[in-house]
Amino acid sequence: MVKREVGLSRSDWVEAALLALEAGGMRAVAVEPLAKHLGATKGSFYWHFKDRADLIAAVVELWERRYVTDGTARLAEIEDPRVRLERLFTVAVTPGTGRIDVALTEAAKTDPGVAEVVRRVQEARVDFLASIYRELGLSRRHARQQAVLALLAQVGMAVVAETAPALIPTGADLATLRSLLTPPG
Amino acid sequence: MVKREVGLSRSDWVEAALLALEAGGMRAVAVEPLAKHLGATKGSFYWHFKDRADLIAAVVELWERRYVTDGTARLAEIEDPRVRLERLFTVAVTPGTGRIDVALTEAAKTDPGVAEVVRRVQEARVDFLASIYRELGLSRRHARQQAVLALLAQVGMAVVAETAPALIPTGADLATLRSLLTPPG
DNA sequence: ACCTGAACACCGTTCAAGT
DNA sequence: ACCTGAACACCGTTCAAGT
Repeated sequence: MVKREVGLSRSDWVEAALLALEAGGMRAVAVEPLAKHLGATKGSFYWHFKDRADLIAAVVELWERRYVTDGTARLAEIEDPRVRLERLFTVAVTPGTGRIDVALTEAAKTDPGVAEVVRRVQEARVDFLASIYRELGLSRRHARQQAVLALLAQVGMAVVAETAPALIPTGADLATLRSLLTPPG
Repeated sequence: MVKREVGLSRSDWVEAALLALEAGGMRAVAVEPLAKHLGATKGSFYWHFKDRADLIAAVVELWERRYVTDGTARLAEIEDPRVRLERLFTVAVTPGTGRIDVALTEAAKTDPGVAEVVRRVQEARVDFLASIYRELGLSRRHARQQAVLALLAQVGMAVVAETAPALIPTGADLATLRSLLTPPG
């Protein structure tokens, strides 16, 4: 329970919800526990938000802005497409990277708003990957196919890292996996 | 609400729960709605099961036996490893195939019992894939790496099919994806 | 042995009443 | 404008009481 002098803003609730999402998944984004944590009542929550889905929509929006858009912008600054691709793999296999992704994918099944954001992010990732493969000399069509495969592997990696981490390749094996997803040249 | 003459067995509850899981994900495996559907009370449920986690463990076990073990056995009967691999892809891109997989992966995060089954199934799938790649002439090490990539793509496919189905390749594009995961020869 | 019905805890949601 | 407190619904869980 956090002490404070003045009232809570909508943003305070959303930040707390993002922390809860990272730590405990979607089910941790719960009104009563958050209220307790913030030292407020549930009634206060319903002044700032229409309902729990409203909070979830806000937290997903924050996640997209803070983690996806900004993260992609930082990657885009890397000149060499081969280095950019390598960095993407490094990020993808970093433990915990996909935790929010998986939580949101789970929530997307029952929340159309979340589904929309997840879909948009996944398509943006494919576009980003395809542009790298284009720079590496692949045809438009082949670049897109390679990009889809890489996205599928990336999503799979996020999921498998949570359930069977032993399967995620490391060291030399990871290098080989990377080479399977990197065109020769 | 289903009418019946005699009492319900544990198995009746588990079968109903599997249907609910397929239709509505993990959150549909709920005691009160299932009781209502079966025309019983929640108290009756707690005669057959220790708690909801007990039901979930049982439904996961049934899923593993009915869908995974038996499905793999049927695939294993196919002589030509190339055809066997192709059949795996066909199954993987069939809409709905991964719905239970994703639901269980989601549940695995909070239920160690489910996590154990999911881990076991994923490792078995890698072994199965690796044996196919071995038959196709790859080295033990390379076969395993190719198998891991194929599993990641398969898991990714199940997830993406639920959130961004437009990204899942079809027709000629699917054939190309397949070829990316199939060694030449 | 198998089930009912009532009770309680927890969380989402509403709302009249307070400042 | 912003919040409290009490109320209700829904689902998980327990348990004394019924057959």
